[in-house]
Parts: sequence; structure tokens; C-alpha cells
Amino acid sequence: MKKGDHLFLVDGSGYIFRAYHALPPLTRKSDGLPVGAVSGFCNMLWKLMLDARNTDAGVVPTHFAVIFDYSSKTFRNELYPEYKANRSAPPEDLIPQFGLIRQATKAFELPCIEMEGFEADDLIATYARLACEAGGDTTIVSSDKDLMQLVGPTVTMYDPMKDRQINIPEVIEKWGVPPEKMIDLQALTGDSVDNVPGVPGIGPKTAAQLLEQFGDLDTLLARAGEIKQDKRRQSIIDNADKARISRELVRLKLDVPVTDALEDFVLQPPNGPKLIGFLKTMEFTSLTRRVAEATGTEAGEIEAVPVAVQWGADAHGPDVGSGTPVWSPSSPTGPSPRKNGEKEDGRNADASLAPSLRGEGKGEGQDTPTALANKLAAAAAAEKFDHAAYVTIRDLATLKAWVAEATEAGVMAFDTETNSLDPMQAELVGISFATAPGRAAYVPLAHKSGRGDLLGGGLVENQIPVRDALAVLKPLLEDGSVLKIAQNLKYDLVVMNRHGVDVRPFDDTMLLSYVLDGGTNGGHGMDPLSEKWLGHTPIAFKDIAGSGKSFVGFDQVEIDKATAYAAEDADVTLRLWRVLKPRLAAKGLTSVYERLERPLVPVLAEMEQRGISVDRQILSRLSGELAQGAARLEDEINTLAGERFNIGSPKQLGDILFGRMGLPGGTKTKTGQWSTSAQVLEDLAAEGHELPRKIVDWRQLTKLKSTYTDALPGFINPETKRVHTSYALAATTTGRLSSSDPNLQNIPIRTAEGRKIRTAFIADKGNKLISADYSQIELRVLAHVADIGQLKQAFADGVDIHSMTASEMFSVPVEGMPSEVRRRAKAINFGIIYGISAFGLANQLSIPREEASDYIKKYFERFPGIRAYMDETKAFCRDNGYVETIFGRRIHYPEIRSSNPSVRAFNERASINARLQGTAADIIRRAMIRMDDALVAARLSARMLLQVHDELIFETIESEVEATIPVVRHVMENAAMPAASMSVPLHVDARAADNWDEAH
DNA sequence: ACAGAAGCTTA
DNA sequence: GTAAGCTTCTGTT
Repeated sequence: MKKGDHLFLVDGSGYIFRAYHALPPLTRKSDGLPVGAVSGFCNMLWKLMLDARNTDAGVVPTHFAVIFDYSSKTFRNELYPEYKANRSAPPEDLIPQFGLIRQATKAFELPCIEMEGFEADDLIATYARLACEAGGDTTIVSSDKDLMQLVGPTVTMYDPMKDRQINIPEVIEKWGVPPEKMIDLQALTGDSVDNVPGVPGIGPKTAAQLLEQFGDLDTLLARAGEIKQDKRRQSIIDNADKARISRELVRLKLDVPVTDALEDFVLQPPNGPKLIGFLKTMEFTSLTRRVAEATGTEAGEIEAVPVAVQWGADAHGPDVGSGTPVWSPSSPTGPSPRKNGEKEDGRNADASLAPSLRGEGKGEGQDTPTALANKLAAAAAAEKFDHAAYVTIRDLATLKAWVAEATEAGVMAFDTETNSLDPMQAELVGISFATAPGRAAYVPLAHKSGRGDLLGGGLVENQIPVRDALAVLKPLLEDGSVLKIAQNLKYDLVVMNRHGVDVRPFDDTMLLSYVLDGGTNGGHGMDPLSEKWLGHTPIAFKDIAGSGKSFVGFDQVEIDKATAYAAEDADVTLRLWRVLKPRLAAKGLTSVYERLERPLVPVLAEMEQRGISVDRQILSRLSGELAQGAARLEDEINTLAGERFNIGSPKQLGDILFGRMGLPGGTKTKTGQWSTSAQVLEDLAAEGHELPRKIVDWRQLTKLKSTYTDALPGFINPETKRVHTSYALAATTTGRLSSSDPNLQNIPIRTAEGRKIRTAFIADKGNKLISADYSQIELRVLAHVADIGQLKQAFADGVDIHSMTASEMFSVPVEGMPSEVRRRAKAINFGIIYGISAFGLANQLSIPREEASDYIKKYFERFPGIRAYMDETKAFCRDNGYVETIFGRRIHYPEIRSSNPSVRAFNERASINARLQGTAADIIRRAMIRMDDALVAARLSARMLLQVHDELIFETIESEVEATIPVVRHVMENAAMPAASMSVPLHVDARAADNWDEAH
């Protein structure tokens, strides 16, 4: 699929019902088989096909697919068991037509797409998204309001029965809100047909008016108190949870793990004989004649083909009931039927919950999702742990029995034990899993005997060989119908990937906690989570493996102790999942987890495994140069100071500079020491003192040497010869990633000396590195969320944003502007992103605080929207204890209401920054999640290696550089879509070169 | 052996 | 003024 291509997606299931009710009944003459809907469907398809070949028609499909519901049970039932619960069985005379319409689709040589666990709408949404990313347009053939949320610049709808296009204006005309607000609107109004609850008493008109007033559902719910009408206000406050869950129900899934590629949808010329064969069978004489004429086929020579018809109510029809395809006995192509609730993508709500707990929830009837989640948490905390009950698995038969048990359960927690924190070097020592609370086992695989002797000790007896165990476990870990739960799965995924095993579908308790409680006190590691939610302290790693000098690898741990530790980890993980997963939907955070967190795990796992090449020689040469430079400076420093001392000791340095030498000391640190920060030393240097200058220079050189040129070679993996960083998904408060071991997000760039280190990051022979970075993304996000006209205009016009700010503030024309004026405006712009304070700005610009204060005042006068934005953010945070990104990520600030003014001010600044930094972080996450698919779809071999907050680094073969850059840029620039449509364009700069320095 | 402070690198 | 991670020094355990 490429730019200019046009994808037609026919909502097959929607059409069936609509045609059945709208068209006059029609039966086959020969036997009375009802075929009204089939006839309407065939006529519609034929008309679309004719248009496809009529280049004058304007819209010409190049790709075409018909999408159906698979079964009535989807992931939505797990979010909300009552979803579509009151839908009645389809009419008797419609049932045989379900299968016939699928056969009709095949007779038209069109792809017939359906997938268990997902509605047709979700598949349509996903394919529309893929087409959009590939640069193509989409027409959705349907008039269903549930699909209107997808309408946008590249997506239109077409109502085949009214022959009418539905674009943005039509959506607004009909519903009073633009497409992107349809989700919120439906969340409020609900849907009696699908049994989406919504908010009682709120219909489309009221919902549209409320959304107009408040902007979006979250704001509305947060500020519901402001609604004047008593009844309406109360209903919204009382039913906020219902609205949130409704939103999840109506929100279409854009990332269904579809198996068919857009390329498979390329429109084929009609196969006259095949189609006519089917039409004759249906006895559609008039359409048969028209098709024969158009395709130049002699209809008389073609025989009707036998068609399997599934009569009778026991079949339910493929859109209802068990999910077994019944329309076409000869076509077992659909996914195999799944057990109770588990889904292909790991979506699973309460399928494994103890029946008693589920009963409790239902028995009361009126439980809100929140109340239910709280009950589950309380119940989980009450259950006890019993280490003695854990099982050690030592033979294949037992292992197979456990695999069967896990398969039956459909959910399992899983954990790997290794001998290293580095997943790229770790050897697999054992695997543990849990199938129910308290029911857990450990499979020792490579425990060693012989403590620390040079031969490394032999394997302990009675362990299943790794290969044999993995052969049994692989089908389970890759079984689409068994949900694997892990704590920090990325680690285990890398380890397992190295053994040729994938893990899917999965949930990650660390990420669940991060999404639910990001920013609250306490980390998202397993031990704190266990304490918090289960009231249980797991066995500490250091208690069994020692620490420091006494540390032994996990392979040296006795198997009995290892079983208690490892099985407990799996047990804890499973119990945590049962507490945390229900809270997700209750708090309306499902989409953050499913769209921004979980899909990133395999993406990062691949990036980490790929690594990047680092040139040892370059680093070694630099290291030598730095050592020389530092040594020369050391001599000079010692001479100037008149004594030898440890230059790296701020304490000794302070004593010499401000004590013995009597230089004017600037500030003190909080421990009462003289500060010797670069700022202080620079100031002294500016007054003509020689020594401070040299200290600054020495620090730069030794910093570069110790942190980079000396340390990096030690990270080169002996096997891959590349450097593999580790990305933390749940480490920052704002949603950014962090990088460690080594940190590749703080490789120097500002100074010429530092930049040289970047030349050591290289592409392999015949390859290039591509660096693509967002330009000013946080300021653009600010312009968008704070709705600042001048900023938006400046970005739309592509003018220099800092010059514009300066010009606006100081009334100087942009042409011939002194660089100092622009520098100040730039500092203020950044200050705004950081939640500005006069103190900070004064520091940054080295100006008096009063002057900084005046600047800020002036800025707010020129851009009053900014002050409003900041005030609004603070107020929201104070009221709710958190702020949100435009994608709904929540960042908590529990201390925002502190009585300590400086603590409070800090939290206010942080919350202002978090909305912007967090939104930018979400955007690049979305880009990363889509990137591989986009590259694969474009048949490009480029792959992501690194992420540095607003920059992605790729490696690709030289010949594909030119083709890759536009794809990368397109994905990045459109990453916010369609979840959010930004009122400011995103801009990406991209360059290719042999090394990172030149590519950036 | 570990923890905190100080300092420096990045976006 | 926001968000991170790493190295060195230093004092405590």
C-alpha cells in the first residue's frame, strides 16, 4: 500500500442486519431459501466493483476487503460482562444468510476477514490505521455510528444504502461533535442495543453540549460539579465509572494483531465464471445477466455451484454463540476456538478469578467496577502464602502435566531465573510458573554443584535438560489462548527470545502498576507491590543468593531454596495481576496500558537485542587523548594551587579555593560545603582567576573519559560485538523511557570534545545510521494543549519559535534580531515547559530575580493562554491528585497539596511539565509501536536501535536509506493520530550517515 | 560493602 | 524551573 492507494473496507456484519431489515424479503424460488440480505449484499458489492473500474468515478479502490464479526464474545465482554448481553438471537430467516454472504464475498474474489475476540469494527479500525500509516486513504462501507470515530482526513465512510458519503461535516451535523469526540459522546449516551451503559439521562444532544462545554469526557467528569442542572450533575457524578467503562467499550481497537497484510487486499479483476456460478445458485437472474455482460462471460455455459447452507437455530449463525465457524464446513481457516475468556492479544479480565469472587460481584448486582476491584484487592490480601506447597518439577512427565494444567487454566504467571542481571548474557537457570493462587512450581534447569571451583562445577542431578524443557514449554508460552503474566516481562522476553521462544499473549504486572499508580510513592518492583497489595513480604533475593562479596549466581542456589523463591515470585505475580488488572478498567486506564505500554515491550526487547556497533579503536584513541589532556591540566592545577591534592574531591577543592587561596566563595551546598559547581567556577574564571577555568576543563575531560570512553568498551557484548542498553519502561514519572547499562540517552553532544564520542557509534559495513528527531516537540505540545494562537500559527508557518517569542515580547523585528534577545526568549520558552519560576529563570540567564520576574510577567501578558493553562493544570492536579497527558496517561502528585510552600511549588511545576513531557513521551511511544509494521509493510529492512526521548536511531542498508527516511518521518509525524489530532503539526528532521555524530 | 552527596551528561 | 543515569568521593556500617 502506498500514497494514493485507496482501501475499501466493507462492514459485512453490519450490512447483513441492515439489509435484512431494510430490504423487502426475498426467497429463492426453487426452495424458499431466504436470500434478501444476500441479494442486497451482492448488488452492493457489484456496484462498488463497477465503480472500481470506472476511473471517472473519483474514488477508485485499489484494495478491498470485507470484514465480519467472528463471534459475539470479545474482549469487551471481559471489560463488561453485560456487553451485548441483551442482544436477542437473529431472526430465523437471517441465519442461513450469514454463511451465504461469506460465500458471496469469496465468489467476488474478495478477502473475507474475521478474527476471534474482535468485532468487525476493531478490524476495520486497525486496517484503516494501517492504511493511513502507509499513506493511503480508506473508505469504510457502513453507516454504523460506532465507526464514525474513525472518520478523518484520510478516512471516510460510505453508506451504500443511501449512496451517501460520511465525512467530518456529516458526523458533526448528525451528532454535534467531530469524529474524535464520538468515543466520548458514545461513552455518555451509551447504547441500548449493545447494552453499553453510558450515563442515564444523557442523550446525544446533551452529551454533545457537555462535550462542547468541557472539551472531553475526562474534563467533564473531573469538573462535573460545575454543571448547573441538578439532576444532570448528579447523574454524571454518580455514573462516572459507567461512563469510563463505556468509553472502553465503544473505543475501537486500532492494534488488533491482524494476520492479513494490506498487500493481501489488492483488488483483483472479477472472476466472471466463478461469480456467475454463485449468482446462478442464488438464482439472482438480473444480477447474473449484468455480471455476464460486464465480464464478457457466457452465462449459459456456467453451472450453478453447490453451496453449503447452514439452517437451523442450533447453529446460532457465525455471529452469535460459540465461535465455531459454521458457514462453511470446508473452510477451517479461522482461528481455533478458544477457552472461556482468553484472547489472542492477551486481553483477559476475570476469566481466571475464583468463582466465589465473581459470584460476589454479580450477587450484589450494583457493583461498580471500582467497588469490584476493591473487593478483589481485599480478598487477595487475605489469602495466605505457603512455601511448602510449591512444587519442584524434575521430570518431563510432571512438566507436561503442569503445562496441561496451565493450558486448561488459560492464565499463568511465569518467571525466569538466571545468573545475570543482563538479559543478553544471562544463562537460563530455571523457570517458575503459577496457575492459581498458591499453586506454583519451579523447574530447575541448570543449577550447578561445586561451589566456585575453577571447573565451574557440574550440573546438579535430576534436572530436566534445558532443550527438553523448552521444547515442552515453547508451545505453552506461544499459545495464543493462554495468557502469560510476568513482572517486568521484557527481561524474560529477551532471555527466552535468545532461546528461540516467544512469549505471547502477555500481561505485565509492573506495567499495570505503572499505569495505575505512576508517580505515587513506592516503586513498581515486585517486592513493594507485594507489600502494598498482598500484605506479604516475598523472600528477598539476597537472602538466598547473598549480596556483595558473598553473592552467588542463582545457579549456585540450592534447589529447595530456589523453588521457594522462584515459585513464590510466580505466585505473587499471579495474585498481583488479579488485583491490578480489574483496577485498570475501573479507572479508565485500559487504553493507556494496551496502547502505550504493553505493545512497547516486544519493541524494546528487540531494540535491546539488536544493540548498536561501537568502535573500540575510536574510543581507545579518544581515551588516550583525554588522559593526556587531563594529565597536563593536573600538573598546571597542582602548580597553581601550590600543592598536590585530589582534584576530584569537591571537599578538598573547596578548601583550597575558598579557604587557603581566599577566593570569594559563592554558594554553599546543603551539607555546608562550599559549592564548586561549574557555575561557581565559571563565575570565578570570568573574574580572571586561572585555576577555576582549568578545574572546569579537567572535570570535562575526566568525565568524558571515565563515563564514556573508558566505560563503553566494557559494555560490548563478546558474542554480538555490539552494545546492548537496557530500557526501563516504568522508571520515570512522566512516561519517558530511561536507559541504563549503559545509559545511551546521555551521550555527549554539546561540546566539540564530547561529540567525538558519538563518532564511535557506527553502522556496520554497508549500512548507515539514520537519526530522526522531533523538532521542538514539547513546545508544540504546549501550543496544542494550552491552545496558544500565536504559537500554533508560528509552528504552522514554520517560523523560528524563539525569534517569534522574542519579537512578540520585546517588540523587535525578527530580522536583524540580536542573538542575546533570542537567547533570552529561548530560555523563557524552556522555562515555561519546566513550570517556570523567577528564581530558575534568573539562574539560567544570570540576571537578577526581579528582572526575570518582569520577563515572566511580560510573557504572560503577551500569551495570556499560557498562564490560564498553568493555573488550570495546577487546579486540576490539586483537585485530583494527578494530571493527564492527551492520551490519558495519569501522573500522580500526592504532595501537590502539601502545606510546605516549596514542596507544593515544586509539585506544581512538575505537574505542569508532566503534561507536556508525558504527552511528548506518549507520542514517540506510539511511533515506536507502529514503526516496525510500517517498515515491514514498506518492505524496508531498517530497524530501530535507540530512543533518546525525541529521537530514534535506525540502522539500515545503504541502498534503502532514501526510501526509509520518508517512512520513518511519516510514522513519527503522524504518531498522535488518530487517538488525538494535534492542532499543531509535528516536524521530524532525519539524516543518515556512517556514525551517530554525523547523522544527528 | 553500601548510601548519599556532588557533579556532569542528555532531552 | 522538568525528567533521567553514572562516576567519584566520603562517611558510615
